[in-house]
Order: sequence, then structure tokens, then C-alpha cells
Amino acid sequence: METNFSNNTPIYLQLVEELKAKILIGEYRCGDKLPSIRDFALTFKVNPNTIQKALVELEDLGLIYTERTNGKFITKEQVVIDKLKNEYSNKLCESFLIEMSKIGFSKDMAIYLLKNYGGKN
Amino acid sequence: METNFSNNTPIYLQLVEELKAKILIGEYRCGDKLPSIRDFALTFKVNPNTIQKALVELEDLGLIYTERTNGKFITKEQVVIDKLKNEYSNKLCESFLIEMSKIGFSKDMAIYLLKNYGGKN
Amino acid sequence: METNFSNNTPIYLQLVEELKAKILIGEYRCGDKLPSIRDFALTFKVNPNTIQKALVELEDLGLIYTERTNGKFITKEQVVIDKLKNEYSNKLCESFLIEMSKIGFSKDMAIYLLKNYGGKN
Amino acid sequence: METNFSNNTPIYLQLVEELKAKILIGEYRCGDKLPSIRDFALTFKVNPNTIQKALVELEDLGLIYTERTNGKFITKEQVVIDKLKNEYSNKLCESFLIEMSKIGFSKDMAIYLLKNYGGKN
DNA sequence: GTGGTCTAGACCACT
DNA sequence: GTGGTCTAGACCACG
Repeated sequence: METNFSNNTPIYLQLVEELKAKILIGEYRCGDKLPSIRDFALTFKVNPNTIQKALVELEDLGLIYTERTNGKFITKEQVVIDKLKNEYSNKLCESFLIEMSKIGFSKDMAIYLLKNYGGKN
Repeated sequence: METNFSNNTPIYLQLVEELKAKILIGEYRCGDKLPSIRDFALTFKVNPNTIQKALVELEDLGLIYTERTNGKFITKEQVVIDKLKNEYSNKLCESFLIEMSKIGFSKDMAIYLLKNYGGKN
Repeated sequence: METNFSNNTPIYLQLVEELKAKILIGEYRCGDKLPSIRDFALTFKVNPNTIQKALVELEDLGLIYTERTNGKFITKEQVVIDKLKNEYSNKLCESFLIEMSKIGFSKDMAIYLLKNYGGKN
Repeated sequence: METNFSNNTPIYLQLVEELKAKILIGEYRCGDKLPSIRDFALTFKVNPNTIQKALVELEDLGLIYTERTNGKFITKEQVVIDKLKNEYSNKLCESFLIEMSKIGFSKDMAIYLLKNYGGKN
């Protein structure tokens, strides 16, 4: 795991995104135990406090939960994950369309540009 | 003009985005004179220095230029605007697809979700 | 460190020049940490904002980069420095020759005058 | 005469340089009458005040003099012009060498780079 | 009246 | 303690 963090966003938020993605995509699965904060800190080469801050955010989202003395786990409820996945993709669609409309592109135009982005397919 | 700035992003960057959008969308047109820094400051209810910082960014982008003692103007070169518009929409497409792929959606799936977002058309 | 700023040029630009020179000449070396903005401000007896403005310029030039909460550093890429050094010396040669030609001296004459400037060698 | 003024330097100073050059190079000769301020203003498409300010500077330098009700003339003393030409070229040499030394180039190196600037001759 | 620069001083997020 | 942002207010050169 390379540690390539951008300078413009707080590291802990970048960690939130990265971990959230891994959960939503299924790389971490329902009920899985997360590595300890210390292990995470070593893996990402950041301060344990930074990890802690990120995990608190994920817990607020309901994606992970804490068992005192046992560690942190991915939520057992797949529905929470699916719901978040939907919300997230909707949010992405919304922002995309808003941004495109800001520079004068309709939804249809946005879709057209998206299709043509990066080559013929 | 309401002053509705988000808390998470520097005001001057929000100004950059807002003004950039107005230029790209054509609300401000080639060669137009911008309001003076002081007028802008009154309009947006922020400090003149904050406006100044935003306008410097726009000047770096080549979207506006300064005539000493006369004011600031939208660039006369439409090509600069068009180029930036293209770059910007490409960037939006790219980020959108990357974000969607992070949560497990292919380009085709992303387009499908986008089409269905917010109703049948 | 004396504070001898000229009156005709903005202080922040004089700082840019001074720091750029120190980097190009190798007094500050690749990867070196710069003093904090506040320290700089004390050293040069100017406002921290003025330092900040100068350092932003240097960052735009690619000569320094910022690590959030850690400080600012000289770029790790010597090539950037060398490139800038070349560009800069070329720019100096060009301006010199142009200025000399404006008052009627050819390139050869300019070189001759330069050789004889300040003594026989 | 195109009016291509840079934005970073006051116009009147750019005029000073341009006119000084024309005098030093001999395009305007000893004793020549200068165009009227109004004509100058039309030629350069700038405010008469700006011309006036430039001409005052040239008069301070001793390059021109004013005959009340008759207009302004190039100084009759060629020696003044020659002296200024020398001073000016010396000043150029000095700044050039200083700037080059700031980025680590000796006088010899500076001359070498100058010779090689812009091709083999 | 225009933009440009600078100061003094404040608050914030991050580590 | 670090950089980043912002304000309030001042002064200046220019045209």
C-alpha cells in the first residue's frame, strides 16, 4: 500500500474515502474484523490519531462498529452498505450533473460527453 | 446576490468557481469589464483582499487580464475559454468515472445510473 | 540578515528573487526544509502574509512544495532547479542584448563592452 | 507606431525608455524639435499627462530642454548624450553581471553563456 | 476611482 | 507549532 496522499485534503478524510470505497466495493465484507489502529497506522504510515479520526467517521456512517476490547468490525447489515452505495452513487450523479450544468451542459449533453470520454467506447 | 458560502472550502476558491462558471457559461463575455474589486467586495460581502485573491487565480488561468488603473477584463480570446471548458468537462467526466469505479461501477453502469438519475429521462 | 529592501519593487517580489537566487545557487539544497513562515517574518522583519505571498510564488514556480502542517521544502527534483537556472540565464542574456541593441550596440559590441567592464579582465 | 505597453511597468516609464533609446541611438538628433505633447499623445494613444510625465523625466536627465512657447528640443550637447550612453551601457553590464552572479555564474561564465546565446555566433 | 501592496492580528484544521 | 484563510484598514502609483 503506497502512501500517496494529496496535500489539499486532510489525510483523515482521504482515509475515510479509501476505506469507504473498500467496504462499498466489497473488498472488506460484512462482519469482517478491521486491522487494529496500530496496524493501520503502520500500513498507511500515518499517525494513529489520524486513523482513529477516520474510523470515528466511518462509525458515524454506520459502516463499522466497535466491540470494546475486541476491535472494530464492518457492519453486519449488508442493507446499510447497499443503502450507502446507492446514496453515494446518487450523490456522484447529482454533483456531476450540477457541475456540468454550471458550465452550460444539459443532462443529455453531459451523458453524450461522458460516453465519448476516453475514446470510442 | 445572496452570500451563501460553504464552510469547508475557502471563500476565495468558491469565488473562483462561481466566476469561472459565469465566464465559461457565457454570462460574462469576452472583453467584458469586471466590476471593481471594491464593488465585488460589497456584492459578496467579503473583504476586498479575498476578491483580489480569487481574481489573481482567474488571471493565472488566463480567463481575465488586468489593465492597470482601468480595471479587470474577461480575456478577449474566446479560444482560451473554450479550451478551458473542454478541459474542465473532461476533468469532470474523469473524476466521475473514477469515483464510480471506486465503488464498483463500470463506465457502462455509471452511464446507466446517470441516465436513470432523477426520473426516466 | 539586514533588511535592505528597495522602494520601487514590492517586498514580496524582492523576497522571491532573494530566495530563488539562494535555491538556484545551491545555498538551499534539494529537499531542505525552509524556516517557518513566522520565522521568516521575524528574520526579514516583514509581515507573515508578505512571506506567504512570496512563497506561493516560489511554489508556483515549482521550486518549493508544501507539506501540510509540516512546513515548506525545497523541491526534491534537481532537474526543476537546473531547468529554471537555464531559463533564467537565457532570459538575462536576452534582455541584456535587447537593451544594448536599443541603444545601438550589436551583440559583438555588447560582449566587448562587457569584457572591458570593471577593468581589463 | 504600435502601442504595445506592458502592464507591469508604468506607461510613462516605458515611454521614457523608448524615447531615451531613440535619442541615444541617434534617431532623434542634437537640437531636433520634439513633437508637441498633443501629437505625442495621439501617436502613442495615451493621456497627454502621461507624455508630460515622461518628458519631465527626460528633462531631468538633461536629454531634452524646454523653450517656453516654442516646444521641447533634444539637448544640443552631444557630450551629454554620449555620457549617458556610456553610463547606461555600464549600468546594463553591471546589472547583468550581478544577476548572473546571483545564480552562481562568474563574469567569464556569463560572457561564455552570452556568446553562445541564440546560436553559434 | 482603479488595482496593488502591506500590516496587524485573528481564527482554524491538522498532526 | 505548522500553514491557510480572512478581516479591517491603510497607503501608494497611476491616469
